[in-house]
Amino acid sequence: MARNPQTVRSERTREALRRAAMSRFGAQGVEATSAEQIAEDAGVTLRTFYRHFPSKHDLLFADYDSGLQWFRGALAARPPGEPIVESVRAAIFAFPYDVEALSQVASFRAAELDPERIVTHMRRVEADVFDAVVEHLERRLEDASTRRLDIVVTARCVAAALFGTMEVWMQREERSMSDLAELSHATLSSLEAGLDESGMFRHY
Amino acid sequence: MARNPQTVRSERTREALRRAAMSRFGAQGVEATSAEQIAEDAGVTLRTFYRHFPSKHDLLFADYDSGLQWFRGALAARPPGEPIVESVRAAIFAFPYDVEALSQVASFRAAELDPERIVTHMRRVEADVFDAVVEHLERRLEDASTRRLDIVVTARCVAAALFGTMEVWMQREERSMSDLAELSHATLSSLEAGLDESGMFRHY
DNA sequence: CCGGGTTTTGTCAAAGATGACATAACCCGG
DNA sequence: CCGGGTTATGTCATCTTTGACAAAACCCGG
Repeated sequence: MARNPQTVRSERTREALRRAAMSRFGAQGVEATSAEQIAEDAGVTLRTFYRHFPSKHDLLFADYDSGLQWFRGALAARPPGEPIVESVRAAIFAFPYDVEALSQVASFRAAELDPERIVTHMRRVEADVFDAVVEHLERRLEDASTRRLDIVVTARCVAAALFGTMEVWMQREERSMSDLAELSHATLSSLEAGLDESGMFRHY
Repeated sequence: MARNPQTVRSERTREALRRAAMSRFGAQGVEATSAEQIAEDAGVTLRTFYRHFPSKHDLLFADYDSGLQWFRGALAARPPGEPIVESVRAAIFAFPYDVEALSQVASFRAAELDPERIVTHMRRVEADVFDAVVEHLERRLEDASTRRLDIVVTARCVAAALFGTMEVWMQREERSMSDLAELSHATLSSLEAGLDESGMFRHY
């Protein structure tokens, strides 16, 4: 009845697929690479490819997901009783952005992916972020069950502030990390003031 | 150089496809109906089907899109100078919810669609909503270009409040429209108070 | 080392979705 | 009513995804 050993073998083929994909993507481009080629390079069947990745394009978003894990961890590490906006701010600012910036998949995304695919995924990430915040608040608050609405709306507003800021920053000509940090800081401060005064969301 | 006459013919096949699809969906279920069957019933090729609908499942979300159009119109009809939250509240509360509730596609969605598909689409709708609010604010405000960040974050928070409320409401056992209205009203009021005091978003 | 239960892959078949190019249907001024 | 430009479809070929079921690889107690 052994559960979820995630037998090394699986992780190996997974990695093989990743490597094969990146190699092909770099050599001939994403769209010009077929899922079958990737599978063959990795020495497995096409069907196995789809067992490891829901779609060919998902190979280009794995880093977002790991970033999300990171965020959850950073949030959980914040001291109890800290205002939620402050926790989020701290978690976000400690994030190792450089990793993302240097990521090879990032360039593939920007270069070839249909923009719609990217924004769709961004929306999913944003949803995951506010889900993480919701979980965090539910874990921290005593009366969480009776304040579900407050919690959900607050979490969504936090994510809205972060991703809205990012959206605006992305549309700029010049995009420096320090600018993004500054904008985020300002937006979060405004949000904090708003939450304090809204009545509904006080006392976090 | 006639542009986009949307020649009646196109609208006819589109309608034929819609009818054929609904008929099949009702008779044998959504997943058990192939795109080819729909196309044949409508007397067109499979390829033509995909020219009218990006995917088979998109047939089940057309009503959301029309609701969005309605929202845009309702927003645009609000008097100039009205605070944004008030405009949104009025637009939302004037919405003819019954139409949606009685929609045939709504039952198909609930009955057969993979939940993930639904939430993904919900996210898109939410994004469209705050895009609508952004456009509205940009049209109404004099200094819109210099306040892009305020506008985007505000719009996202508005959408966050509405959809967050809906999320919580959906998870309830008993779901009455009057409850939803009451919750939405309360949430929007809190948001309004928050926006007023946030400093960044004052004076809308 | 064996045998059974679990996990991972392979096989087969079919549906979903798209790009490229050819045709047919339509629309309009002349 | 004609001819050319535009729009909507049809054809063909290929790729992407997924369900169902079989075979192989692995893991563990005995």
